[in-house]
Amino acid sequence: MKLLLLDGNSLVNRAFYALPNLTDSTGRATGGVFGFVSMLAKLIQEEQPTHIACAFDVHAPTFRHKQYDAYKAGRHATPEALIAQIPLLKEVLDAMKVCRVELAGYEADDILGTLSAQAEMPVIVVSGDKDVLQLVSDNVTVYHTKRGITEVIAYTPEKLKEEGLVASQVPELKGLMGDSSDNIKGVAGVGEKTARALLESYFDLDGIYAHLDEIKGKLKEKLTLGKESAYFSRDLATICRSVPLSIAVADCAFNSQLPAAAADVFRSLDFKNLVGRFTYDAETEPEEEFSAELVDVSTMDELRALLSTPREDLSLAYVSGSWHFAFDSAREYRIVDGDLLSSLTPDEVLAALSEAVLSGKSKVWCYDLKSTYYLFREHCAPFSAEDVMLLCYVKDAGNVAPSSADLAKQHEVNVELCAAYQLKVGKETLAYLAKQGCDNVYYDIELPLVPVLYDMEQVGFPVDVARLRALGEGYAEELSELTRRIHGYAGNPFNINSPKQLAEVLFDKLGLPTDKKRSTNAEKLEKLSLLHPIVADILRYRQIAKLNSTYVEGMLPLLDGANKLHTVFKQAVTTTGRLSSTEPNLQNIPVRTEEGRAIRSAFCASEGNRLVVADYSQIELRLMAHYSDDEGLVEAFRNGHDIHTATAAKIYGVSQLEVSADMRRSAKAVNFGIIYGISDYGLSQNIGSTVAAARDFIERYFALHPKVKQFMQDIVELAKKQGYVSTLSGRVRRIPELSSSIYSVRAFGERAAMNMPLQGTASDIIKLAMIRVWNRLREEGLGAKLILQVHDELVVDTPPEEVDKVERILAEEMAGVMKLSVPLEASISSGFTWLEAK
DNA sequence: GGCTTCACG
DNA sequence: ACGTACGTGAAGCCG
Repeated sequence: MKLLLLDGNSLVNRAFYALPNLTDSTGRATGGVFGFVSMLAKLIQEEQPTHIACAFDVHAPTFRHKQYDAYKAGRHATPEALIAQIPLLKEVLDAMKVCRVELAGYEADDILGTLSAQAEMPVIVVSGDKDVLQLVSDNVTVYHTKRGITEVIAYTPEKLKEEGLVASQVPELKGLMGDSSDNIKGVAGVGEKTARALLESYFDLDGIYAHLDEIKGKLKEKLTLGKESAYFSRDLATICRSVPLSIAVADCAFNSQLPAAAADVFRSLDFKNLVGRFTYDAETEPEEEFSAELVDVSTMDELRALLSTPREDLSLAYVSGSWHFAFDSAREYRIVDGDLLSSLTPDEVLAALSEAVLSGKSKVWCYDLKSTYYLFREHCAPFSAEDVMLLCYVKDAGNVAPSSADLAKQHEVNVELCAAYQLKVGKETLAYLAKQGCDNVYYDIELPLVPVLYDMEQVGFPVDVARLRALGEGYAEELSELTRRIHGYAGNPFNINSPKQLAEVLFDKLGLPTDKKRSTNAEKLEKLSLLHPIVADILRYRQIAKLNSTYVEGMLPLLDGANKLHTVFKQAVTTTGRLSSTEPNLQNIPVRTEEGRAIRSAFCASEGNRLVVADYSQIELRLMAHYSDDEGLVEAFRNGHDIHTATAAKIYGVSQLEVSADMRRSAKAVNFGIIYGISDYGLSQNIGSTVAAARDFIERYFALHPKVKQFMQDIVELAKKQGYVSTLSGRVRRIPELSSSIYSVRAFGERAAMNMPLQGTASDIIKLAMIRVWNRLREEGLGAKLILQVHDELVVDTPPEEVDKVERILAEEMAGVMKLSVPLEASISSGFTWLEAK
């Protein structure tokens, strides 16, 4: 027999601060509950209690002394994300059939004190609060949670003795030293050291005040003055051990076989790992594991027979050299590659599979359809299929596995069953999206984009290799000269590419000023450039080294036989809906500096062609105008004004003609800030002003654009209410950070909430435009090929005679994608190289 | 593999 | 008093 007593409020509080960012898939904060239940799982396993009770505070100030209000006021406000977890925890405890005890007017401590006094069996009290140490006795051990929550220190009378106390002295100690976190005053001027010394000599308050004449000087004065407070504080810290409870220890009996419903509650909170740490009533399954029959296919006849039978669904996956397929989630077929017993050759398998896929008899399911096109490359052209990766991405952009094998691993499903599993997940997710009303993002945007991206990747971006090599040779020469000079200044050779070695040279050897972080980034180096000639050379070295390593040396090995680069567009990576580009990244080719732009002269149209480049002008600010309906912003766009100049004119109260370059630059920074979810600090960093000046600037902007301010407040409020934000086409991004108790994390969530509708809608728009442009180019039988997207820009490799037509198509389709309250405009240009066409 | 730096929208 | 602009990928260093 053993009784486990838990202080619900104290423990959930500890757990919450140990895991402040944990949420379930709906964005609900769950760290407090998770920490609590993991700790409980450990205790149940290690201590095997026969009885458990968990006590909660129910404050009722009228029951207490009138100073209670003051006492309560001194506590820190409890974060909402924590408060919301208390009812959640109670739900979990009920599901586990753990006895909950609460009584108005009494704290959890008092309830634990009463039950531990009544118990006629060994008792363990668990709390994060040191007050309960007064309950320690031969029968009662107190577990005090250490950092985190699952680790505890066990206090027995002996352990307490080591700390120089007996249990009854715990409230006496508090009476003397007070407790600022509980707003208990104690005796003014008496701290822990003095208090312990006094208790050592006189045992308790009565003893101290009976021998006050033995105490001299200042301390005697303090004790005399603080006598009333000392006794009051002691009483406040003394746990009541005779609460009139309606239940007895016997009512707290605990069955370690949990009801099966508890597992469902754990799953509903995404506590997957906790499910397996308990045992459940025999009649129900502990965990609904995914399982399916696995069948190896080893002859072509077998394979053909399977594939020729009419089926509704055909789920396909390729895992480490083997093809897997399934017609339903109960059975998985595997074609083992390189199996000596198998007579199958990869080409025959691909031919059979591609025939089945192209027949159109079954709905085909893939995970990453574009990659599947590559697997079939020579065997079949892009085909229609569902893409489970994209379904997952539309459901939750933050949580997408890179492959069906990873999808299976993530859910602790045998990788050999991934085709059957991806079919199950695909069907469920599609149903979920339909129910949520965002299946259009999948059907109208992401899925039709797949063949477009595949085609763009395959066509590739032509490169003038001679030009690129020539640039590289120039860089190499300049780098060796810069290296020679920099080493000369330093007095010895060192690795300039090593920030650590560079910091040693700059700050130790040459004694240049720096701060604790010793950062050597360009922004910091700029500030040092007047102090030593080495700095300018380092800045130049960095710039040229970057151009050379990333854009010359990095690109050359990726060129194909026709001197083209084939990027890979990642469609399920970003949280906002943007694409990303890898191997190589063609979305960050230099443009901002003169030197960098030179790289663009090596990115050219194919032989005889022109590059036609179209980019959306100020698409995100236009979306802000649309979302907020702010008159000033809407008017500026409708009248075709330069938005940064218009903003500057307003903020500075001058006409647009009087706006200087500096004024425009500041206004531009503010406009960017608006898109990013502005902060005074961020703006000050960007324009190099004080935080106060930036704040002033923002205030002036908001005074002129009150509806923009309103929109930003509204979107954050809505996001907090829903746990997510969405774009105009319904794409969703969950932002669990919004319910974080940590200011900086929450503030980040708020900025992300302000940015996502703008950046996300802009990416929806250009994706729709890509689909339309790509289709138009085909329908009109043009030789022009879409080859690149850079977030708000499209690049088309175009035969010279088609340039006019392609320009018209781009302008029409890009502007016509969506009807907003302001026009969507794309500016178009063309040239032989990407540099000329900008 | 994490960190720093720097290229883009 | 907090510690920040939003979204990415690649190269290089270092433990």
